[in-house]
Amino acid sequence: MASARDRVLDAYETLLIEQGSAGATLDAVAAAAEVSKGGLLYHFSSKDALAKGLFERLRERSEADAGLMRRSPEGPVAYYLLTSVPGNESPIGLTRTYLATLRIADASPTGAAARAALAGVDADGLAALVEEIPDPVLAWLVQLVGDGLYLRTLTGAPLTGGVSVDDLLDRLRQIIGPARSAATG
Amino acid sequence: MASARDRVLDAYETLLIEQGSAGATLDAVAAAAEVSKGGLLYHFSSKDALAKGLFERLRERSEADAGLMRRSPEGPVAYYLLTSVPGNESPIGLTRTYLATLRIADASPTGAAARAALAGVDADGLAALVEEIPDPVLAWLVQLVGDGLYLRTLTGAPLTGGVSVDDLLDRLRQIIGPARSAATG
DNA sequence: GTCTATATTGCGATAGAC
DNA sequence: GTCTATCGCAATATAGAC
Repeated sequence: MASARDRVLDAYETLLIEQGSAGATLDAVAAAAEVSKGGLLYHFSSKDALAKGLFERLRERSEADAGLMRRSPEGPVAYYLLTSVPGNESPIGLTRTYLATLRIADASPTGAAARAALAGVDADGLAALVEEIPDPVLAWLVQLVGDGLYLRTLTGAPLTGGVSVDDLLDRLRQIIGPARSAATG
Repeated sequence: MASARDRVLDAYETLLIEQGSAGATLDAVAAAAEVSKGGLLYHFSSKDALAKGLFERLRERSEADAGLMRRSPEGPVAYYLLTSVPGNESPIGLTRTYLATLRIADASPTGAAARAALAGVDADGLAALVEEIPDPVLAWLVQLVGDGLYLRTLTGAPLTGGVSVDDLLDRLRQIIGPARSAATG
């Protein structure tokens, strides 16, 4: 069994994703992690400390995921887009941690820390994409497409009307291909 | 001054966007709308009814915004992308209503209604984009780029490293241009 | 149509046993 | 390191005056 600390963060993520900030109470997190509220508060001394634990995990996973992108046999672009598709998450759980953090990215001081951590994920991802697509406009375009797919994990909107993610990936490859050669050679 | 009902929905949106579902309490909404809690509960008999009022407004604004897209002199694509940029919102407030609804799109029954309303916005937007870009893959790609920009309104991540939205729009026009002619003949 | 007052529940956090 | 018990406060919602 995972450490109590990790189980607490897992439960916190799940509740944030499934029920939003209103549902992620200390009671609910403790119950889902199968520890008592006192046990939870031993590891994270306040709700704010719990949120900061989530941001730290997000930074760690972002760094690790950027490494996976770079070492991925299909390349950073395909890795980024495929792991952005609802249901096709990053193997180390970055997607879940990202979506959970999004839920508490509000205008409060803690929310500002959340947004800073999310901005770090964006920067890590773009840096890895730029290694495959030197053209900064195209790299950003690819990232935005992936982020649009991310958003659909939240809205649950169907992947639209007869067009598959593979079609999308093929088209993006056509767009990137010539531009890449132009930029690199 | 706007009607009490509209002021309540405006306040609810603002609180959801700025403080998330935990901050959008009936007390806080009533205070921000400058009505008493009793006055609020006259117009919306419960918190759930308030949420449903938001979803109804989202559907209305989505329909109206799709009309603006179609009549926009610069075309649906430019309209969609420009109003997706953080700070450059839809003139009828669709962006705000969309982001507020996103905050309560959780796994609850109410959240399911939220996601259904959001999926409707996606469908309306795509339908308007397809009128300018008949190729469904390209139309979806443009929408996803816009959605990625939307997401940045939530994360507050900087519009990245030296690349402007105008650069992005120009590049998208290059990509769409030939494909559009090819598709339309 | 809008208000005050209040019942009731659930929250975050503390104290202290084991 | 994990638990139970409890305090103080804020939440939703109701009742009823104006």
